[in-house]
Amino acid sequence: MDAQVKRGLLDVCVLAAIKFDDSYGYKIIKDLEPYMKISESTLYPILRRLEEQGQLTVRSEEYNGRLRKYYGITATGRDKIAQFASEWKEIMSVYDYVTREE
Amino acid sequence: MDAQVKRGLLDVCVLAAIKFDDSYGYKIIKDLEPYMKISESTLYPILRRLEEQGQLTVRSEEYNGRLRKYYGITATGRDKIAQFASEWKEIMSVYDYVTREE
DNA sequence: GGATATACTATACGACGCGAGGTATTATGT
DNA sequence: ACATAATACCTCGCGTCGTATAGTATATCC
Repeated sequence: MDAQVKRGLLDVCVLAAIKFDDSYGYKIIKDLEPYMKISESTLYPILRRLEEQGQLTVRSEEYNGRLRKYYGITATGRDKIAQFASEWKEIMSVYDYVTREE
Repeated sequence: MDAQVKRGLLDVCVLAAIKFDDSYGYKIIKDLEPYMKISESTLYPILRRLEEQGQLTVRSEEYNGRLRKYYGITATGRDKIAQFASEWKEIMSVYDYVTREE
């Protein structure tokens, strides 16, 4: 996928990955793989930013002797998803414009 | 529209604005307005970049005593549009993933 | 004659993706 | 037993790019 387009979808994809169940970095990367390849150095800064913005919450939990950070979506995060969905009409109209045949 | 999403659509919108007829900066901004508001300070650097990348060509022409730069799409530019169109399925699958109901 | 539209340019800032590199434990294969 | 891969997190630095701000200059409208 085009790098710039991808950029526009990254945040909302991460939110979508935790919208039903809390999840953690490594799992998010694997879950998103079919839709969008995202590297660790891309994801972790995004998670931190989304937390700062109040779109998700973090809790640390030990799993099998290893530390895991579980991320859960907040109401603000859900709003972002809803906002993205409501913007879709605009995005579609751009698509139609770009692919139009005179 | 979300700033990041917009970012992903900017290049291809500009190409789309000149895909049938050559155009110039000011007109491109007005033509794109219904789909996407783009400022001068955003557009002109994009035009220069797209030229460097061989996606469009420029010629200067005098119009009414004022200099105008007309931009025309190249085969490479058309390829970019085609590429965007062919990526659309992936983008749609992201949309479906983000808006899915369990 | 003053405001608005037209038309292009340069500078500087900040946001952000991501490659490269680091640490550490557990599971798997031979 | 030992190497390799998988799991799980983190940081630093680079380059790209949108955009606010400001500047230049002519034409048109009231």
